[in-house]
Amino acid sequence: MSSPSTRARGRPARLDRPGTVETALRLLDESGLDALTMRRLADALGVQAGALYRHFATKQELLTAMAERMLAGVPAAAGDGPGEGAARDWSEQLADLARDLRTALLARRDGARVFAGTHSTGVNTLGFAEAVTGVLREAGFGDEGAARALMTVAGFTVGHTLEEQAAVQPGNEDSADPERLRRAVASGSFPHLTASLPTLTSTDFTGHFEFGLRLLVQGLRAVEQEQEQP
Amino acid sequence: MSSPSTRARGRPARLDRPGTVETALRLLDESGLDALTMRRLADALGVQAGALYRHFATKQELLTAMAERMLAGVPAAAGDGPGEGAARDWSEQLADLARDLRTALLARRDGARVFAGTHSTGVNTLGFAEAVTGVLREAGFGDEGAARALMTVAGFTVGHTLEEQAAVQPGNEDSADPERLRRAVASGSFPHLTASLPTLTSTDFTGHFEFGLRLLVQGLRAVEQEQEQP
DNA sequence: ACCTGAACACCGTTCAAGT
DNA sequence: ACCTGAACACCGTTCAAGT
Repeated sequence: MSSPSTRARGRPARLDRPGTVETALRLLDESGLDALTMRRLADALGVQAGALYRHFATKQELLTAMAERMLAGVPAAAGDGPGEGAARDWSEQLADLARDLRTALLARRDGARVFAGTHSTGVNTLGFAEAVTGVLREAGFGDEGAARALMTVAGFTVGHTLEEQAAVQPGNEDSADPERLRRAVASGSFPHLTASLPTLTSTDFTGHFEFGLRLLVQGLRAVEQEQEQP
Repeated sequence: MSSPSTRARGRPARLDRPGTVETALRLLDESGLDALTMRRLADALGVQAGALYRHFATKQELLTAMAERMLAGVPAAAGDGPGEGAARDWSEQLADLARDLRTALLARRDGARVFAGTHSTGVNTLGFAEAVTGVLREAGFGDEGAARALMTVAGFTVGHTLEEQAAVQPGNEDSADPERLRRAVASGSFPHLTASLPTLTSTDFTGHFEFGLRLLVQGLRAVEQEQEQP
């Protein structure tokens, strides 16, 4: 019973999952998602590309682990309780959770694209979902309403951040390009779009996000009574 | 002045943009986005891959043209007026526009993924945006509120349909996989998620979509007075 | 047990040359 | 003017062989 640890006697492994994910996230920040290839990651780790497949079955599995890692600390920040004052309103807690998710995705280059392309079932991701449904169920929403509200809020937040990062990054093959939009709107007959164009091309993404968030929270307030459990 | 048309005397071109986009959309339906390569598309058109670059500068430009084509008819369907009865409420018109967008994206395999990865400024896409902002501005919303509501509704609809198509397609490398989610939730301590799990793993996507849409519409109704122009 | 070396079956894109 | 042929510089993934 000399506790032979999880690694048998022999050369220590040069690769492990946490270290590989950390290096992958660093490469993501440096060069973006399109430049994150298994070969380049292997290079950065001083290893051959094939060696990565001993730790991740596919590139998709690596991306899922990266998405999960990006959410570290998000659920904890929201569960920090009411502090010294009174317990916060459910709508403020919900809005803060959405803000924390957006912040976590914005913290890494192409963070929303990585997250949107995966479906992590790790503790960070499930912890976030647990926190959101918890706030809503404890506020009186039913199981179904809480689940659907989670999906709506998460979908909105990821969708918004996807657009935000696409617009902000200058070299992202896509590029929202406000100039092209302006020319296209001017070249056709779109009176309503013309009037709203300054807002549509504005870079006040926090303002846009808060507007959508308020819509969702106010919408939830409006259906609160129907959702309440007697 | 014998109107020499846009094509000079010579062999007729074998490729043109509309035909190429149509074939690309057929391939998309048959094999999905991951299998839609420039080489396979060229094969289907009986041409070498390099020939495609005389009509589309990049694959991204082709995908943008495909996204634009997918929205054909969507703005027209919404602008069909009140018919014989009274004019419909702005909220019903807005909800119908969002439903039409979802339907158009669902009509093609990976439609939401194609649409989310592009930023078309063609008449179909701008026509849809014009219809949404038009409904809102004529209902009394300001230019800024109408623009932000458009972004929120479009972002929600695309985000929802992205998840819906990822869950529905069985061979899509990603796969939402309800079984894996069930196991992960059961293996940790997530009481609220456990309660909401039946809804989270349900395939009533229309129900989920209508819930989110109602939230947004009710939210807009709640902020209607602040947004109204005096 | 873990990694190397090398291959397999592809990609998007470019460009001289043909017609 | 439009397309072919062929190349360039890559991909993700697999797997026998080494240590």
